[in-house]
Amino acid sequence: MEEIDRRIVTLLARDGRMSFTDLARETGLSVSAVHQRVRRLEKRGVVRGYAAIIDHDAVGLPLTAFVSIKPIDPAAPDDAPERLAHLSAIEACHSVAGDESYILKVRVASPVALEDLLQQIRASANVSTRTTVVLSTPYEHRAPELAPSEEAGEPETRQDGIA
Amino acid sequence: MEEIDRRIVTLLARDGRMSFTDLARETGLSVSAVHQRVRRLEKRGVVRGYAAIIDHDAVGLPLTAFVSIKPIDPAAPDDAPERLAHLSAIEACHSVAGDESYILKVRVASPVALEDLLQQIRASANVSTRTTVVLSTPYEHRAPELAPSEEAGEPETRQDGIA
DNA sequence: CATAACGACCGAATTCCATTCAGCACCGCC
DNA sequence: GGCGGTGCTGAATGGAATTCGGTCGTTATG
Repeated sequence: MEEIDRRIVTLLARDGRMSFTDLARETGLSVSAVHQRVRRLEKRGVVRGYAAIIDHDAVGLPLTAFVSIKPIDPAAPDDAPERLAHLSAIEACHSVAGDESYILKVRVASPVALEDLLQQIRASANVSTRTTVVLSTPYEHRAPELAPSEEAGEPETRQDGIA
Repeated sequence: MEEIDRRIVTLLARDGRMSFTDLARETGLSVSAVHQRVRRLEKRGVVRGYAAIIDHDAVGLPLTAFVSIKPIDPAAPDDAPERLAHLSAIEACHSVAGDESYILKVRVASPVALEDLLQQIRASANVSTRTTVVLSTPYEHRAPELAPSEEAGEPETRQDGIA
């Protein structure tokens, strides 16, 4: 992926509704060329979709928390993500290195709802939980800055010293 | 906020590029009515924006981590979010309850880049860090299910009995 | 009760944008 | 040089976004 595609991705990450006309202006390409590139980025899965960013306070889910989970029976098969997928209060599930096995990001309406959710998590996945409540969120969903790289996942620095 | 608005928000959270025509069909309203509602939701800040969801592996940022930070000098003014805002590798910053004061979500290109970022974080905010590396992400960015409620942050159950 | 004011809706008109298509230029390859 | 592939442009078309005028129902007010 090269420069222009990276630029397109950055712009769309910042404004997912930017028109092809504007993207064309920003990239210096024609409308049909950017259109083609965006479609390709979508097809390749570089752009996985588009979403509205919503204010969770405003929609009745003012309480955010991170829930770290650890299997109670370490020998049992680890299928926690699937077991928890039906809980729509769980916004994200990350498998992590460290003492615990997953970190979940959850959004609920109230402390009581959180308590209830934790019970469901424990029951559904047979895990113990450790919860960190979010007090406020200074920022979130910031778009990354895509620095020069070539294909997928390149080192951004490369020390070579001599040529 | 009532039923139809909640429905609109849910739909847009799932597909930020859904057309007004489709939203109209889904909600049973006319195109101009949904248009009006969406504009109002945007103006009120319920919908804070739109973003493309990108595959970080594909854009050269395959390494995600959670960095918990704790001030080295507890007496110093706590302005870590502003001090860290310039680091574009930081996607989100949450103030949290518990032992540590903030949890950052970061995306970098490589372990070396993570090491470098951690140093910048410590230097910029005068904090100690504890890092949890993400191994994989079963899911992320799931749209919440907006259950009945009226204004912002209502109890999710209400018993009334008679009409 | 009349009526004014407001809010939400609809349908039509207009403008703008997404999408497609036919060409053209630039490779790399045989 | 001919050929196929890739990426671009500009024009054409269809569909969507946005605006506007008008209707209806509700509420406040005299």
